[in-house]
Amino acid sequence: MRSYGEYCAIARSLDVVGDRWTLLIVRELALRGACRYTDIRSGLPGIASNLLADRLRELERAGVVAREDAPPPIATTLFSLTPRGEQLRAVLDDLTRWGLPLMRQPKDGDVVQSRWLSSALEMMLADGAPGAPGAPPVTLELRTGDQPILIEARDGQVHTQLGAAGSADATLSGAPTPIMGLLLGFLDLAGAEAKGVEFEGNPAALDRIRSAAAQGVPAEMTEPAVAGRDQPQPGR
Amino acid sequence: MRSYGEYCAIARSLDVVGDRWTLLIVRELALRGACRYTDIRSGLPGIASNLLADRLRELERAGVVAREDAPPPIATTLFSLTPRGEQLRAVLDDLTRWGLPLMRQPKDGDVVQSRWLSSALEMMLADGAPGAPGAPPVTLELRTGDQPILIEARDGQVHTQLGAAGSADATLSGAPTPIMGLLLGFLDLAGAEAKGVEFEGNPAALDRIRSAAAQGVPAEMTEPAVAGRDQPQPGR
DNA sequence: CAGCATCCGCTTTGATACTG
DNA sequence: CAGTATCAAAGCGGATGCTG
Repeated sequence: MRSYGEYCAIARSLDVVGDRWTLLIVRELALRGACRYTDIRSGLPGIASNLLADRLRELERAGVVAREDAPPPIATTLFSLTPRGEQLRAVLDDLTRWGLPLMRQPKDGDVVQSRWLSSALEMMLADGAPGAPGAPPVTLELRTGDQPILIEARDGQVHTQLGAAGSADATLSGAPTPIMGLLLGFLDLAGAEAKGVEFEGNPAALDRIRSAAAQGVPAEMTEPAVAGRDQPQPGR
Repeated sequence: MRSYGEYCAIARSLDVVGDRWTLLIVRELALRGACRYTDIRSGLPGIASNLLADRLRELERAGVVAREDAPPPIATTLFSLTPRGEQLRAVLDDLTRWGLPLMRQPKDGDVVQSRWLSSALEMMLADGAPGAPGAPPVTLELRTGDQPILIEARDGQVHTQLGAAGSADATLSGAPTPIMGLLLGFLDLAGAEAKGVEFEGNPAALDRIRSAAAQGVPAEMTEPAVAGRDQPQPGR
């Protein structure tokens, strides 16, 4: 990217990470940890291969990304975030929070990867208190996206991870938008079911998780701010 | 900008504010409050006029920027951030923090506007405790950039604003880089003076401000992380 | 003057194919 | 697997002109 040519902290940050795709590359490394070129690429549908190579070089030069050859048995290169790159998590977290309301409406053709959803949910739920401190742990499994997501409330904390539970207390299956709408507080269970979501298991488990989520999303985000916000829009 | 086509909070945020210039337009509105097209433009040296018009329209459509005709005596349009736009301050603040270490080296040809420096200093200094709670107020004036900056430590808080003091306890004049280096902790007074900074007034006043700054900038930022970091680099 | 719109040359991106 | 090579299309920067 061409420099903005300003002696300003924001402009200089954007000189480094303001290019198209750059912050999403950092997102992939932040979500996956050290990984291969091909792994990063699979998390960025649509990126041109040469562009990914360019960006990785630029990020390496800027001290954001480190490249190392994996130890002998493996013949591949591993990319990871440097400490300086890790500090960008704060920016990614703010963008996640700001972008949550934008997840209300489905956009036709959008790719869904469960790790993106899991990460956003982790951020929303981390601060919420899911019921009384001594309450028994509950698990909620989401079947949407490319792999299942497991949400667990335990010891006054809620955490989210990829992968199926042996047996969850409750399960939600269906399209990503109504499931996220249900967890983000934009929809109630009846509304989600009307949009094709199937719920099985203990309703109390869902309520525990939803009550934690209610604290993570500001009230203003649950109300429409722009006319026509919930109308589906064509992708691309 | 072309959509990333991902159902991900970060990607959807970047679909709105990830275009070139967009976050800097938000920065200008955040720093200035409601202002005219021409004012925004003067804070974005190098932007093409049609591009600014395009971006403002897109931001308006996205609910980030509001446009209104000023009341009768004035014949102009005022642009401002909506509440949704104000929520981007968190992102701008994190980018400021992340970009502070990038302000160590001067870049030839960079434009300097004092409001950018003032905003970055405000952020760094806001959390620092400048001396004992009951200590008398001190003021430090910076003469650099396009207008003077006044830093005031009072009642255990430090605040920064544009404009000259009637009489400051101390004054720093010179190039922006060594002055910022001095306040950010990359340089001591002797080092700054070696780079042409002139200091007048009470050294204790400078120390009060610097001690507050020391708490705002992580220690790792004051050490070089990349070889050759302090070498000046050509602009553009 | 404020707030754009148009035109044009250049750079960046996207899509696809190919290589060590 | 980790890139390069190629080329058309889109986006950008700079200049200029237009309208109230």
